[in-house]
Amino acid sequence: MARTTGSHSGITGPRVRAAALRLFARGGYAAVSMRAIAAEVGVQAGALYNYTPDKQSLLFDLMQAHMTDLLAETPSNADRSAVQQLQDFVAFHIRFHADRPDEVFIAYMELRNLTEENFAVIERLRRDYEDRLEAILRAGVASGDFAVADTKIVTLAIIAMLTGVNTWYRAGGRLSLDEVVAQYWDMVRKAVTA
Amino acid sequence: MARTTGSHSGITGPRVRAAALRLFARGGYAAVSMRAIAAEVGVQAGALYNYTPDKQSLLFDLMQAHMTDLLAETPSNADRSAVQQLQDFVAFHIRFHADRPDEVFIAYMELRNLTEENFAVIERLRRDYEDRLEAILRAGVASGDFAVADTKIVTLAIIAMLTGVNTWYRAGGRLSLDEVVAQYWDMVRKAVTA
DNA sequence: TTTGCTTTTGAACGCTTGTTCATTAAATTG
DNA sequence: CAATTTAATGAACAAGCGTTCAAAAGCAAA
Repeated sequence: MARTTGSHSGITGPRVRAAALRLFARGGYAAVSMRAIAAEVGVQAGALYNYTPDKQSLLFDLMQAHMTDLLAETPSNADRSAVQQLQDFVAFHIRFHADRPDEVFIAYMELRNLTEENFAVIERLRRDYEDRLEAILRAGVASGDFAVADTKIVTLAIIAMLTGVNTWYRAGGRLSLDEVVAQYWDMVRKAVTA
Repeated sequence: MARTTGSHSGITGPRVRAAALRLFARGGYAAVSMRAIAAEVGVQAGALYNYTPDKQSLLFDLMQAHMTDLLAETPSNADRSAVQQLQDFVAFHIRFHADRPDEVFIAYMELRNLTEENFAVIERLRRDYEDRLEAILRAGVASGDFAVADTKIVTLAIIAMLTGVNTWYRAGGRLSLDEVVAQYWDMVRKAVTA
């Protein structure tokens, strides 16, 4: 056998990325073999190299796409008050991450499996995202709405807290996403307001 | 050559665990070979098996020791008020974790590389730790000092926030550990008080 | 100094790894 | 229908994996 019936680049390509995403999230980059990814797609290992130059690129592309999406969808409405912008940010972060548990898991766990150059790219995107939140906090401090001693620390603390939702939240669980968002917003609001 | 001069079980054993800890934290369990650990110790791979039955036990023992230490050192002074107990907990968590970055990293990143049975043991210890914090929050709610809608969520949110310190804190950096503790306690206190 | 114990070596085991490539067959184009 | 392009196979590569074990050698006790 060689080429199989129904095979098509436009179909197999996305399936390769989806399989890699799923398996990397479950087993970890280093523990997942190219043959395991190929088996998930229903193809031999050699065929993967029609869609990625190597395993490292597969990981990097997944992470970069995730971070780019994150930044593209981050709300930024300068007309709203700092408090409102912070509320928007909290709601967005929780919802965006809850929708993409595998991508989030990989983005946080597989950083050390990136090459130096690839790591630098992802790290930069991550900092860009943090800067969005810090800008909101700075604005709130300037307007007197927020009372925080160090905006950088509070930025990191809030993001860590919000991202932590992904370790336990499951759709259809005890709490709806609306309730989760409401409770976290309550904590964040109280933690930063004067 | 066979046995080398100066070789001694009481010395090599701890060095094996230290090397495994260091390398697992830097490269990840799956990406670190037994030969790499042996090289770090300055020994051949076969010699490691005098100190661990297999690679999996090496990982599990490190994680179990860490979690056991964590639970043993967690402050629990029922005489103090809920607010004081929470403050003690926040300070303890940040300091304990800041002292052991490698152990913490492994405990959070390598859970999926544990066998099913080993995972269950570690998971139980982790829940025991969370329960310590939740008990404090419950006491504070009962006494009227705290106003939180869901103690479980707040427990997880606080722990995620505090553990996040390890992603950026470095001894000798811009902020002293005292300052870090003070700022996080400020956030936690405001987030939970009525 | 000899004896027995402990520790390490170094080779070997079977298996898996990421990646390449000539070959083959399906899909597409003219 | 024929020619060409695209996509997949399956075998092969060298390298590395965790683990075992007989042999060798330093160490401690007598």
